[in-house]
Parts: sequence; C-alpha cells; structure tokens
Amino acid sequence: MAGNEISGYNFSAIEKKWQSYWQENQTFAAPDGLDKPKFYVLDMFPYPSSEGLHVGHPEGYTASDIVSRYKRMKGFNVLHPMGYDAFGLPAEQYAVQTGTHPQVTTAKNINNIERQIKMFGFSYDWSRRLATTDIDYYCWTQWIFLKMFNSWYDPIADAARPISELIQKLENHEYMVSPTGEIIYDTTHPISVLAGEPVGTFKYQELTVQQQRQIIDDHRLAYIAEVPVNWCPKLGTVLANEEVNSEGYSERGNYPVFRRALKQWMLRITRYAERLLEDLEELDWPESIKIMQRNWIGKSTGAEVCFAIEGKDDEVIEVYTTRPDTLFGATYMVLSPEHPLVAELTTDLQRQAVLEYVRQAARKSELERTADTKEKTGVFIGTYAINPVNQERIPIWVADYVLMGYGTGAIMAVPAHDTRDLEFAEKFDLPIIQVVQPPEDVDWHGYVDEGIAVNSGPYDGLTTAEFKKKITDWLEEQNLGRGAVNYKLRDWLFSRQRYWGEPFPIVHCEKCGTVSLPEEDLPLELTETDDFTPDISDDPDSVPSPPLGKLTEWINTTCPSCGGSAQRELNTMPQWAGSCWYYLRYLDAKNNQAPFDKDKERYWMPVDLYIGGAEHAVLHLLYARFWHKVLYDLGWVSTKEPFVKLVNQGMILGEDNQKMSKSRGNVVNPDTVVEQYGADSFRLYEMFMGPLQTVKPWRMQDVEGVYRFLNKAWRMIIDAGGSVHANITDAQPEGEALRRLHKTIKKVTEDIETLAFNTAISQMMIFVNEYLRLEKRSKKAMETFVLLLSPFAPHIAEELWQRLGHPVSLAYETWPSYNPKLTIDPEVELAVQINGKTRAKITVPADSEEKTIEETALESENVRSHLAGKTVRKVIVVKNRLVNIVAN
RNA sequence: GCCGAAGUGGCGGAACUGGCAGACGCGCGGGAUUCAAAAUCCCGUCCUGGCAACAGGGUGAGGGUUCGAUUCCCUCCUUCGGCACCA
Repeated sequence: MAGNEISGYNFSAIEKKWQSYWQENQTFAAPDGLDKPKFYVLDMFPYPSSEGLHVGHPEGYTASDIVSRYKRMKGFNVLHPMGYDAFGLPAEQYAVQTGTHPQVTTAKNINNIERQIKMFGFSYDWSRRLATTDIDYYCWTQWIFLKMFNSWYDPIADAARPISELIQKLENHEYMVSPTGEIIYDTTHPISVLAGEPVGTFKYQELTVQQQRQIIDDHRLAYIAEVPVNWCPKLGTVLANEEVNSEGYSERGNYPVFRRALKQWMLRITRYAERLLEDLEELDWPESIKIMQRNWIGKSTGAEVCFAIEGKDDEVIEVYTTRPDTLFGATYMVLSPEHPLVAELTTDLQRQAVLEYVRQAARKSELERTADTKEKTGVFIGTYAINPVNQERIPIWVADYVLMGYGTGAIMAVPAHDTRDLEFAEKFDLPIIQVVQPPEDVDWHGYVDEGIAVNSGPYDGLTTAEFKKKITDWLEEQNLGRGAVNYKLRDWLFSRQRYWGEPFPIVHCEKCGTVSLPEEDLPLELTETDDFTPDISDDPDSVPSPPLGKLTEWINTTCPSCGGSAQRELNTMPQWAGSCWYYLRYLDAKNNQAPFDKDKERYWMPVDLYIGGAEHAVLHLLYARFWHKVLYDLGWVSTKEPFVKLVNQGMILGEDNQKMSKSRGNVVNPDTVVEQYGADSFRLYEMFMGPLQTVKPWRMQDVEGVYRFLNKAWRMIIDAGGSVHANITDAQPEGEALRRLHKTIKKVTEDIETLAFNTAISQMMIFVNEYLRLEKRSKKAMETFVLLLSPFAPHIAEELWQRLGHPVSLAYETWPSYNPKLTIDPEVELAVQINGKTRAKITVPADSEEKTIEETALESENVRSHLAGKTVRKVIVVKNRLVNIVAN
C-alpha cells in the first residue's frame, strides 16, 4: 500500500517537497490591506497537550484550509492564522508532579503539535503565529484587563465607558449617591424606595475617601467581590461554574469541589446580557448553539413584588416572580439560606433550628445541594408575611431550593402552579390554592402553563397574559412592585490561585486600595520560580494560598499611585482569558505599541468563518463576544460581533463508535495515518467520512478508498514511466467528457461554498473513474481537475500541476468556472410510474414538451400491459424527472 | 424533567424546492492479469421469490396530507449532545 514505487504516486516525497516550497516562497503570507476583498478564516486554536493532536483537530483545520485555498483562487486576500492556547492546568499539574517548569513543558508540547499541524500542509500564514503564554501576547491580555478595570458600564449610554467619566460626573453632581451606596443617575426624580419613604441623597464630595473608592470600585467592569465560589482544595484553586461538572467534581482531575465565600476577581459580563442575547440574531451560527447561548443567558420577564412582614414596619421581603398572575395562590414564602433577612426575621423559638439549617446549607457541596433534588428541605423561621393582594398571613420559610444568586434570593411560593413549590408544600403540609384554570381534562395540581385566572378576586376570568399586565400595573401604582427582567447569567469569576496564568497588573496598597499598574509598566511578567505548588489539602475549610504568594521579592513593590509600599495581586487569570481576543492579535501579531493596529482591524475584521468544536458553544464563544463588545464600546474594534459565521465540526469517534479515549484504547494517532497514506489521503478521508458537522466513526479501512482515488488521479495524468501520460492531448474536451468536466466544476464549487466536502469528493471520484476509461484525455480537462482537487489534496495537486508544465504554485491560479449549459445532458431518462410505482423507463431529449413525454410514456410496452383494462384518469409530467399515470 | 440534533443496505454515507431511494467509498462474492502475491482492471452486491423478464416488500414504529413522502403534519420509540431546583 505504501507509495514507494519510483514512478508512482510517492506521497512522502511529494508532501515534503511542497511543504518546503510553500515555506521558502512564503506562499500563504497574507499582506495587510491589499486592494482585494479580504476573507478571514479562523480555526479554534488548540491547547498544546502532551498527547498532541487527535484526529478531531485536523478535521476542522482541513475544512477551513479547503475554504482558505478556494477563496485565494477566487481572488480573496485570505487571512488564515494558527496559534496556541497555552496557559492552563495540565502543564501546571505536570509541573507540580515532576518539578518541570510549565514553560518547558509548554514549549515542548507546542513544538510537537506544530510539527503535526505542519505535516498536513495547511496554508497558514505562520508569520502570525502566537501563543497565549508569550510575553508579548499576554502583555496585551493584561492591557485589556486594565481597560476593563478602568471602565464601568454606563447604563445611559448602554456601553462601557472609562471610569474617569463616572468620577467626573459624580464630582460635577450630575450623578448622586444613595445612602445604600447606589448611584442615582436621574437626579431630577427623587428615588423611590419600594413600600418605603423616599430618602436623601449624597454628593460625591460628601463621602469619605474610602466610600468614594468603594463606589468607584463597585462599578468597574473588573472588580473584586466576596462571592460563593467553587473551592477545590485538591487543586488549591477556585473554579468557574463551568469547570465543575454536574456531580460536583472538577472537570480537570475530577476532585471534589466545595462552596465557599471568597474574595475573587469578577468580570461584569452580566451588564452585557441583553446585548449578548440580542446580537445573536444577526449571526450566521448553528441554531442549536444560539439556543444554548440564549438558555445560558436565561432571560425571563416578570415582576418584583414587596411582601410586608407581620410586626415589622421597616422591612419588606422583595421577591421576583415570572408569574405575578399567581399572587393569589401564594401560600408561603421562602428565603434562601444566604438571604440577609433570615437572621433578623427568625423568632427566638425557631432560632436554633434555622441557624443549624443555614449552617448545614452553607457547608453543603455543590454535589449534595443538587443531588437530593427529590427531597426538599427547609425550616419555618417563625415569622409571617402579608400577601399584598389579599392581606393573607403566610409563613416564611428558609429552604435551600431557593438560590441567593438569582432574582432577589426570595420567592413567593405558589404550590398549585409550581412543581418545586408543590413538592415542598406536600412535604410540609402547606396549603395549596388553585388560581389558574387549565384546559379541560388537565389537573390543576402542579399545572404550570398559562390558563384562566380563578380564586383571584377581581381578576377572575382573565387570561394569564392579561392578568400579568394588570397586576403589574397595579403593583406599580401601589408602590408595591414593578415589572422586572432577570438573567441566569452570572458575573464571570476571573481569578485562579495558580502559577501558570497571566498575572493581574494590580497592586494592593494600604493607602490607595486596589491600584492598577500604568499601561507603560506592562507586561507584568510571570516571575521565575521552581515552586509551583499551591497549598493542596483535603480540608474544604483550608484557605487558598496562591503559589505567587511565596515569592516575597516579587510580591513587595511600590504603589504606582502614592509610591508607598504595596503588594502585588497574587491570583492569576483563568485559561479562558487568552482565548478571548487571539483572533484580534493575529491581525497584527508583532505590534509592540498596541494589541493591534486599528486600520488593520478595520481591514480584516470580522472573522468570516470560524470553525471549531461544539464544546465551546457557550463558554469561549460567550466570553470572547463579551470582550469584543467591551473593546467595541471603548473604540478598539469596529464590529459589534467578532464571528460572523460559525461552524461546529462533528466529533470523530473511534472504530468502536465510542468517544476516543486513552482508557478505551481506541485513539487514532494522525502521525501513523499520515505515515501510511500521506497527508493528502488523511485530509481527503476526514472530509469524505460524512458531513463536516455530524458525529462519525473513524474506519481505518476506509482510508484505503481515498488513497486509491489519489492513485487513480495520479495514473490518469502520469504514466508508469513517470512522464505525463501519452493519452493527454491538447485537444479540447468534447461531448460527454466535456459535460462531465463542467458538472464537476459546478458540483465542487457549490459544495465548497456550502461546506459539503464529502459530496465534492464523490464528484471528483466520478470524474476520475470516467476519464480513466477515455482513450484520449484533454490536457485542459486534466489541469482543471487538478485545480479543483488542490484545496482538498494540495500536495499531489501542486506536483501534478508542475508536471503538466507550470513552474509556479497553483495557489493563486484562478478557480475554474463552468458553463451552465454544459452541465445538462441532451437526453434524459425518465421513470414512468403507474399509480406511483415505476413500471418503465423512457429516454427523451432534455426539456421535451410535456405532451411529447406523455405520448412516449404511454407507448412504452410495459406501460401498456399494466394499463390493460384500466382507464387513465390523469397524467402528471414532471419535466426531466418522471411521468406518473393515474389509472384504475 | 427541559431544550436541541439525529435514526436510510453488512459499514461510512447520497438524494435539488415533495418527483426513479441507496450516488460515491468500504466490505463482500465472482472473474481477468500473475509462477505466486501485492497493485491494477472487469462484473455483481437493499431484502424476498425467480435462470431471467419481472413481481412483492423496503428510509426507527404507527397514522395523516398528496397523483407521488427519506423529505411536510400528528403520536410514539431509540440514540447522541446540552442544561438541570433560575421562581
């Protein structure tokens, strides 16, 4: 099987030859700002793991490479770059275990993976290569972080703005400050406090320096907050929700994760929830990915409602509900265990039980808290609330099925029409009152859909939608509530207690608080150490101690603001940071004055085609969109969205139809395949397996098929002696052969446009099978075929192109065009059906008149015998397709 | 539980906008070439019956719309992916 024959298709020699040709001639370097239309084709860059590439990587890379090569031949200036997402836990875990510096491991892994990527002959512009761990890359990651730290979200402009503008507006008294520390943007109206007295406001200057700083820090897009986080003592770090699986274990390493309140860096992505949701509309992305993002953002509309507390005039409980129309059915309330009013509202009699419950809830791991989904728990706190719509006295409970992080952390429970409340009410014997009438034959117990209001006083008979509107208006009039929107999306937990990540360009100063480094001081280099080990423990109560904390010399520095002594921030950024903007750095990878040049950004952006795995459906793609929007608001990028079109390649399974994994022993190593069959066969096979977007199993046997095809293509042009085949003549192709050529150009062109590479390859196979049988082959047809093949199997195509007499690479040859007339056969075979069953075939000239077709069909012998004794009722003729005779 | 995608020969898959189901490839069977093999070439290959012409069945299951359904509609089953107490 190996191509060792001297005169035959010797893929290893050919592939080596052309890869060095491309490199020496810089064939795929993309000049900036050419006077050509641009096309930006982006791959999701890989994490350089020690295992190297698996066969899933080159699937997407081959698809994007085909498009890149095709677009170049179509006259586009194509940007097609590659790089490495190189920060991250695995290299660091390895460092902790072996003492090898992550830098060393990472460099080694990048070398290996780059060797692999290069062996496929992808047409990357390697001069733009980057790794997120490069100092001149993360310098600008830090720079973008500073932009976020020094920005706030202006609700009036509905955009991020420099924080200096906020300070200025506060100083000028355009904005005031409420006693609770909130900013009052509209100073012409006194603030209204729900069910309370309007209260006084402060001028910024009336606040202490500490208070001023607090206000400002609370509005930065990057801020520090004490939040319940996922603490993983075994990794010695906190993890984002997304890095914890549903069983409550870390995705990396599968260690238990505990909930703890810790001070962490956060990014205010929630302010962008609405824009991230809205702007999805205009994107050419798979609908399933858009839906996943929508669900992740989780917008809901409803109302916030105030419930008075019996015996307490100075407090109310605010709840959020999407069903204000069920207010009359609220029979109890629930506060989440973390709710600030729990302590205050608990009666002495219940205090011990409640405190115990709250303490337990706080200690519960994510696992325990979600595992017992069936058994609801909770404790009555001893106090009652008053239902504002009917003055009913309803008990207040504390229960961990209500989450502090969503809505107001408190709910009104409507057991009749909410599954969770129903479960809880049944367990604790709380009253269940129907307030929605479902359609006939549907039980109202636990009916959660819309219906007609009942037991709702004056509102009886209203539909859910009408009721919602009326009651929300009423609540607003009474100052008891208002319409409200909520999102499931949470702010992004942005710090890790690890060594191998971007250091925060931040110092903590006793006098000045949290202070950012000036931009000129960037990069803040990750300092050298040989002690990467965070304090790892089995104790969920252990205190995080980042490895950077051991580097006393590095930690102690001077405050850029006051010059006094200060300490550096000890956390580092999460792996996602680097991948949030790499597509922008490619535009200008060597710039050391700015992250990228604005003119280059305007020329190249947006990304026209982004190909990668669906596993990044929400996280990477949402985070990157968020950063992009921040940069857009601050005037650094010119488009609202980074990625116009997104395609997810489907996973490649092992031969056993299972996910490839080391433990199953079904992993296919691309190196072996390339060695056996060559890169061109590898590329071709990955594209021929099936549609790019679907999941499909690897079958080593099938690689043989495309390999044979390339051999046939070779033999079609090159004879046994190694010269161009004597059958190839300068004559123009004619007849059937000419039509086959034009059909092939059409099919391959259209299929590349729609990323249907598998059927494009089928068509080329048909072409080769047919032309191999011809006595004489037109050179023009051979050249055209080689050009069509070249995006798929570029090495063999270049070699054949050269042997056909062209000294220069075909990479910038004009893509073949076809004559539509030559894609149609002069005669067509039609099926003749009787009552929908095919009974005969007839051959007629293309585009024959319906009448002629009908006549020819009825003359056919088999048709006549089937029609014997029947009456023809109707004849349907579909031109160039079939005839259907209806008879009985 | 909710959301999404998909079910077609022995296998991967193809089928425009409702118009001949199974293109192309793998595998398998038969033959040619060869001392022999590899490679290559030719013929066959959805299932059942038949030497054949041909007939019947057939795109997860059941129903519907239609002259005609892999394609559109309803119900159900299975597999995969995502989310999971979000009020």
